[in-house]
Amino acid sequence: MNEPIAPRPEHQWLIRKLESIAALGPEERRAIADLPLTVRQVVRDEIIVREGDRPTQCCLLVEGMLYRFKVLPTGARQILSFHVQGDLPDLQSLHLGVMDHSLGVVTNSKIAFVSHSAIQQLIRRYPILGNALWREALIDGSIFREWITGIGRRSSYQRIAHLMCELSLKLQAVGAAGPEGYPFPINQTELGDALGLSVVHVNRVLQDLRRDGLIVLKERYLTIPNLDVLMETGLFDPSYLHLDHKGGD
Amino acid sequence: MNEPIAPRPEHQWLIRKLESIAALGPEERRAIADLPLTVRQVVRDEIIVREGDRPTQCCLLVEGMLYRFKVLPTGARQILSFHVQGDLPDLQSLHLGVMDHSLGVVTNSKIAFVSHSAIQQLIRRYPILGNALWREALIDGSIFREWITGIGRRSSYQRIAHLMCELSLKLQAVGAAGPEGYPFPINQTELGDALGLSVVHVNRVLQDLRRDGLIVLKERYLTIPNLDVLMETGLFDPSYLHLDHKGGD
DNA sequence: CGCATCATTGAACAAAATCAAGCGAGGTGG
DNA sequence: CCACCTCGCTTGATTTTGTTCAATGATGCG
Repeated sequence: MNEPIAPRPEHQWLIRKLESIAALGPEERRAIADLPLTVRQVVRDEIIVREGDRPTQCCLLVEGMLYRFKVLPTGARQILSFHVQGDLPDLQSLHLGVMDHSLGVVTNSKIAFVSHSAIQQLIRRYPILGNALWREALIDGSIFREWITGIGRRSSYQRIAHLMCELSLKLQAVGAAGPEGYPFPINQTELGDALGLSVVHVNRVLQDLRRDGLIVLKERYLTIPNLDVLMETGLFDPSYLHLDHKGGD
Repeated sequence: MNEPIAPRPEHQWLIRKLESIAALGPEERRAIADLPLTVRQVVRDEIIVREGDRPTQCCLLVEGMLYRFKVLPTGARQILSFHVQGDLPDLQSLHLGVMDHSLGVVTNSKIAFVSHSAIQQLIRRYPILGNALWREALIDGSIFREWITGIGRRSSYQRIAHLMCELSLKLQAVGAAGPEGYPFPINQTELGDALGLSVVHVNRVLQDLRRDGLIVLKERYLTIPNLDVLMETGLFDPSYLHLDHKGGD
């Protein structure tokens, strides 16, 4: 706890993430940097945690993209969320022993595991971090609410625009992208399963978005000529991401 | 903390609720019973907390039914959840200062307010209760995931059946109803706004469910002739409610 | 009674799913 | 090196699901 050693990139993303939603002091940053992590590489379509599992550790995404999903008895898949650098996609396993959904890989990724006990200890010693993690879990819930609203009441055109805005803001929050665009590894089948649409329909709506000049999607990279316009199109209001902790949110 | 005085009904519901998701000792029950509550009556269509508000207290539902919702710029309303006795529908306000949605009243209800500071104190003194509340918030999130799945991938017929099963199980979990049915104050417009359907369509699907003998819905009371069959119909799997804490969930 | 809310119905229409097929880039094995 | 295969993307035709519009009942209440 003396001279500040630069944290490894794995820890750095977690620090950035928590700083995007709560105010941390040097002590807290230090504590995160000391967190024991086990880094692992995962590949596209791999399933990291399955519905029914009882994890003893949480997963921190360091690089790439993950998604959470459920599969209905009919075989239909519903994607529940996409995750980027700094996210803790199965933080809920800390208090919900049994997984009610699965965690999969969109694109080859680097992840790091933290044991539940290490997190519990962190929370006990640093209440500020405990609160930050509470907050993180609650924002997760807030995003789900927004998705319900999207699937329930937004048009397919708005839905796709909205998702693209969400990912842009999440990446910007941790400094992993600017407003002009970002790598977009999600394929059309996954987009459909996330937004409650068929692949065919996703394909057509994407063409409409391109035709209208709202997006350029080429070679797994999404360029957004004008984010404000895209946000308006998707009826996107960033409040639900609760990034504004300076205002005491 | 000596002779056990019977808690008032307001507290009793909260105790039952938390016992349905976590194991409490006599100390914890006592602590809840001592929680300072302000009881209030609210009427149908009243809005208790609005999007943008910064609550300093949480709401505990004692009797009746509440719902959470968002309104899009287009005017469309999306209902995000329904709440019954013992629920804390705005628990998230504890760590998310600004409300990202509103809280309304389905039917004349009795609610009780607990100040954030009282809850914070409770959490500090009784870590078991802190964990139980964490868990409660995470189950809230789990239910949202299930709703996403429903709106995204279930048919309208399945969706309505699923919602009816969910409410049945939630009521059964706190001992407020049996499997044979329960008061159902939700109107068809609200059902539509919750499930991403139009009123007209809800009406027709309800008729189908009745015709098929799956439900009897009359005079704001829902009778379920066979809950197992209804659950199968709605592709309902109760795991997502995480009621099974005996198994260490 | 008159009014409001909620439930219901019919008809026309729109959104999106489904079915079926083809296309193109990249990877693999012979 | 090329045939072949797979995966993801694209297109057209058709059908289904659900919406919209418009109107009519039913019920309860001051």
